[in-house]
Amino acid sequence: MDKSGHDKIAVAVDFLLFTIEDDRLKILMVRREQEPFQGLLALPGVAVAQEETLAHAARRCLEEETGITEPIYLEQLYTWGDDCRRDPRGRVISVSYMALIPREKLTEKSGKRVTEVFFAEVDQLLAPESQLSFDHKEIIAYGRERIRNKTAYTDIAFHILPEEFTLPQLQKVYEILLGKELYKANFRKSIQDMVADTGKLRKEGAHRPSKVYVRKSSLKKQMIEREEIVL
Amino acid sequence: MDKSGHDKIAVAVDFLLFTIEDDRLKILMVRREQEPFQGLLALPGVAVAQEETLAHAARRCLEEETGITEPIYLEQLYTWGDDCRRDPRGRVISVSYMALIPREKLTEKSGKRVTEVFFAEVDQLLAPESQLSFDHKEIIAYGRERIRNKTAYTDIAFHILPEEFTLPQLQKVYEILLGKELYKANFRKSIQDMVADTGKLRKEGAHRPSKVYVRKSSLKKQMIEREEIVL
DNA sequence: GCAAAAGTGTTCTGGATACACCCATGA
DNA sequence: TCATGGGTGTATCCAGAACACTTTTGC
Repeated sequence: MDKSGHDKIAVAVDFLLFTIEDDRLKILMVRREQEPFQGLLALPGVAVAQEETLAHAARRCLEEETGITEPIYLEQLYTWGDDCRRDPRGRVISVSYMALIPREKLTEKSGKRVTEVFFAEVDQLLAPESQLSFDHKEIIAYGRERIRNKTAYTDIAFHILPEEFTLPQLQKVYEILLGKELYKANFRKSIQDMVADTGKLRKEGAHRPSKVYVRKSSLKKQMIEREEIVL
Repeated sequence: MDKSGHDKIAVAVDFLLFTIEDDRLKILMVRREQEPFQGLLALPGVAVAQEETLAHAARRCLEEETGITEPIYLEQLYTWGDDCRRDPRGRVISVSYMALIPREKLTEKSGKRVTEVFFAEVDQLLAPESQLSFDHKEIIAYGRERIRNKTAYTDIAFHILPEEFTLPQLQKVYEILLGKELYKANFRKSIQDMVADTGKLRKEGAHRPSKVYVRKSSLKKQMIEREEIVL
């Protein structure tokens, strides 16, 4: 203990960056280059610096790994510190943050990092036979659960799509996030207040073209969880 | 930074112990004896020790302040660390935990603590003119919001009542937690699957006695938030 | 014309809301 | 017998589920 009466503990931020690719829910992972868990997959993370807010640490982690600097939807998930042995090097508690981005936002990696970083399929990571570092499997499962819950109440699904999208696209996103199929007519009624027709059309194959929509900004759905848009 | 590559930061747990007394939502508060914020009200809290889980620190805080040792419903709320200046003595991040207990559980304070600790009315604490320590006002507001949300989805309201209760009592609890009045007939329908009639009656005044109920254990409502029952 | 997927209107239904009423007690 | 609060049934309304159908394209 120091004079302030506190033990000092290492604080880390783990980042869950979700996206959809090939109609699958994916999450950004890194391959660990050092012990412990060398060679295994892990969530990207950084140590929180002395003079840095938690959200800023999360933001910095995102930039280091992906080069993304623009504003992004960011939400604190949970703080994990129950297993004092999670990091053999010493006591670490980790605050997990979650974000959703459209796959296109991450093209060429302009991150400073040399480490291997890529999107991995969430279902595969959560399979019983997969082995991840630390308690990251549990954290990912918790993040996916949060997404499922919030997709039903809020508009988080839109964060995973580009500005313009079609309703079949939007429905697919909802289905992937919720993990179940939806009825087209009912789905459209449920989201009709959240979208605005742009008048454009988009041709996709040997069938009727779909209308192109944008998200209406006038949503007042109240969030259950605290959330932050880091600018 | 030490050799593990982490800055060390002081980690604290703040405890939000809610109860209902005199038909008001109250929360356990302490009066600070030292700077900063000497003399002002604050949430009870402890520093997290090196070899201690977060939930254990919360549990220890509860015991030190109230003497309560039995299992209790405990839920992690949020981790606050955005304002690096919240504690002038240095960087502190605080993990907040929330619990609900029946007022009767806390009779004579058998806690080790000499400090003044008591239940304060939440509405008063949140009033614009009230001044609290650190960012505790925001934390309390967040905790109350969480209670409001979870009361609608889950069975947390029951944690605030003793084993046996009447339906008018239960309804009052819901009304206080939700912050609005409910229609008797509809309320009863909404909770009928969660309670079981004991056959007992309870006389309360110059009117028909009310039936005494207990909570049915067979609830399978899924929780949205992570929660823990600490044993 | 036909397959394929986009797009839309109508019915059904279960849960929440609103309303109306009866019951048991003390004074 | 009356005031008070406990207790219960029925009608109404609305959102979501289910169903049925039309439209537009490429081949």
